[in-house]
Amino acid sequence: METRELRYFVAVAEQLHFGRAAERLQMAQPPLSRAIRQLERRLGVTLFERSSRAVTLTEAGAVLLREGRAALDAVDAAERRTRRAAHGPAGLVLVTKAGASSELLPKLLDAYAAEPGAVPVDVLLCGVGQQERLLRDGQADVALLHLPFDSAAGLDIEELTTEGQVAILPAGHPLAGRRTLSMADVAAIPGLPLPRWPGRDGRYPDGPGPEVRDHAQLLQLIALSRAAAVLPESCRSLLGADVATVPVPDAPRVTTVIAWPPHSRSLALAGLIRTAIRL
Amino acid sequence: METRELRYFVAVAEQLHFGRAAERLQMAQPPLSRAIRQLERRLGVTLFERSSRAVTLTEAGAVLLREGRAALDAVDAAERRTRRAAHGPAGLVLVTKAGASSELLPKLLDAYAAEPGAVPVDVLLCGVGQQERLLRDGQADVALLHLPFDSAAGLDIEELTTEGQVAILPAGHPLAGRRTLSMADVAAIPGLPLPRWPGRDGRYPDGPGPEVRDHAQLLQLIALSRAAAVLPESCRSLLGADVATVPVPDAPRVTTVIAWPPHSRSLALAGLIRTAIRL
DNA sequence: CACCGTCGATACCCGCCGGGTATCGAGCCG
DNA sequence: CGGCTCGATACCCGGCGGGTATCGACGGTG
Repeated sequence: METRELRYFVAVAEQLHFGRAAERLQMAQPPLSRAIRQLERRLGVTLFERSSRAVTLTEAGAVLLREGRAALDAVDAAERRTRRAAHGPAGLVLVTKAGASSELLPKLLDAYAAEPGAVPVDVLLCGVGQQERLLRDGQADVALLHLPFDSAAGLDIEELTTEGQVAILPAGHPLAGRRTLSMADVAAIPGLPLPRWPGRDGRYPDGPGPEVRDHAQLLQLIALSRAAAVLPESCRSLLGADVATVPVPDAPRVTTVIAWPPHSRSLALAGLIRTAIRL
Repeated sequence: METRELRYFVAVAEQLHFGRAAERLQMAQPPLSRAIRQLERRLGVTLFERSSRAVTLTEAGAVLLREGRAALDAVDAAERRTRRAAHGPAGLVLVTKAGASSELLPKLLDAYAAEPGAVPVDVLLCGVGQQERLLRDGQADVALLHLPFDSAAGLDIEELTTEGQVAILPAGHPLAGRRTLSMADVAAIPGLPLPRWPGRDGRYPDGPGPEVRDHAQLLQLIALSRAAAVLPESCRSLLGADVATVPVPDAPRVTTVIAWPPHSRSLALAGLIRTAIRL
C-alpha cells in the first residue's frame, strides 16, 4: 500500500463524500473513485458501501481508517525527525496543554537548562488531547500529560506528581464559600453546567455545557457565570480574582506524567526525563 | 514520502550497497540510485555518504532507518488488519516464544475458550525477540512477553505472573547436586558457557557461548554438555531426564506479561486480556 | 409522474515518471 | 598502467496517475 492511496482513503473515509474528498485533495473526483476501487481490489476488501445518495464505511473500512491514520502519522514522523536530525542537531520540542502544569513546567525547564549538556527546549502549547498526536507524528519529542484525562497509550511514561482537584466557580457564587464540594454537588449546580471537552476524535459529546478547547477559554466562561469546572489544584496559580476555588475530595486524583514515543534514542531526551524524575 | 521510497531506502541502508539492495528489490541499480537521490533532494537531507568503495549512513540516515522501519511496519499492520477484519470477523492471533510459558498458556487458552463469546485463538510460536515486531506489523493481536528479557516499549501490558529462575545443567554434572547456585557460579562453569541470544537487531553479541534462537535448540545443546543456561522456573515442565535444574536465587525474577498494541479496539481481545488477568 | 439535481462510475486521452539498458568515471588493486 | 568494482549519468519506453466529458441511479419536488 502506498501512502498516496492511504491519504486518499482517509480523506474519503473522513468526508464520506467522494466529491468533497477530491476537493480537499486538490484533484478531480473520477481519479479518486478509481484509486479507491483499485485499493479495494488489491486488498480484496470492500471499504465503502456506496449508493448514489450516501457513502458509508464498512467494518473493514473502519479498521483501515484507524490503522491508516496511525501509519500516516508514523510516515510523517519519520520524515520530520529525519529533517530535524539533519538540520539542527540540537533542540527538543516539549508539548503540553495550554494552561496546565503552570508550576511544574518552569521548574522543569530551569532545572534542565542548568544541567551540563542541556540543549534548547522549545515549548509547544496545544489544545486538549492534541499532545499524543503531536508526539506520534514527530512534531514533538516529549509531552506532559495529565492522567486520567489524557491517554498515554503507546507512549513510554514516568510519573511526576499527583494532585487533587478543586471546583472553579464564579467569584461570589453561593457555593464558593463551602469548605468542600462533592462531584455530585458540582455537577448539579443550577445554571452552571460542566463544560464539554473534545473527545479523542476531536468531536464533542452531546450535553448541556459549553464546548471548550483550552483552559483560558474555560476560565473566561466561568468568570462570566456560564460554567463551572473541576480542575487540578495547580491551576490555582493562574486564576484571577474573578473566580473562586473549593476542594473536591471525591474527584479523581490527577497524575502528571512525562511521556515520549517508545524507541526514542536521544541523549538530550534522556537528560530531560532524568531531570524531570529528580524534581 | 511514499512507502516505495521508504522500502528502497531501508533496503540500501541495510545492505549499504546499491547493487545488492537493487537485487533484493528485484530491480536494476540505476533507478534505485536515482530514487534515493530524489528522496534526498525532496527531504533536503543527505542520507548516505558514498564513495565508489563504500556506502555509509549519515546521522540523519540512521534516524530515517529507525523511523522508516516503524512506519513500514505500521503500513503493513494497517493492510493486514484490514484484510483480517474483512475476511474472518473472528479469531485472535497470540504469539509467544517457542518453549516459554508452557504452563500458563494452556490454562489461559482453556479458560478463555470457556468464556461466553470466545473466538478462536491461533497460537503463533516465534523465535526470541520477534514478538514485538509481529504485534507491530499486524501479524499478531496479543503476545506473552517475559520481562526483563523482552521489551514492551510501545505496547500496553498487564502483569500476569512473576517467578524465579533456575540453572539448567546436563544431567550428572558435578554442580547438579548443589542446593542452589549463584549467577556467578553458573557463569563460571568450565566448559559450559552461557548461550548467546540474538539482540533487538537480530545480531548476536560476541562471546564464547553457542548462538541459540529458541529453547528447544538450547536444551539440546545442554543435554549434549555444550552449554548451561539460566531460565524461568516454569521451564521445568518441559525438561527431560537428560538435564538437571538448580535454583539460582540471585537471578533477576521474570515477569510474564500479556501485551497488545495500543489503541486495539476489539471485544475479543478485551475478553482474552480479562481472562488472563483473572487467572 | 415527469423533471431535475446530486453524486459516484465509466470512457477516453495525455503527459510524467518509474523502470530498463548502455555507458561513464572514480577509486583501489596488482 | 590496465583492469575491476561500483555508483552516477544518459537515454528510451510503457504504464499509470490525473484530467475532461458523460453516463446512470436515485430522490426530492412542482
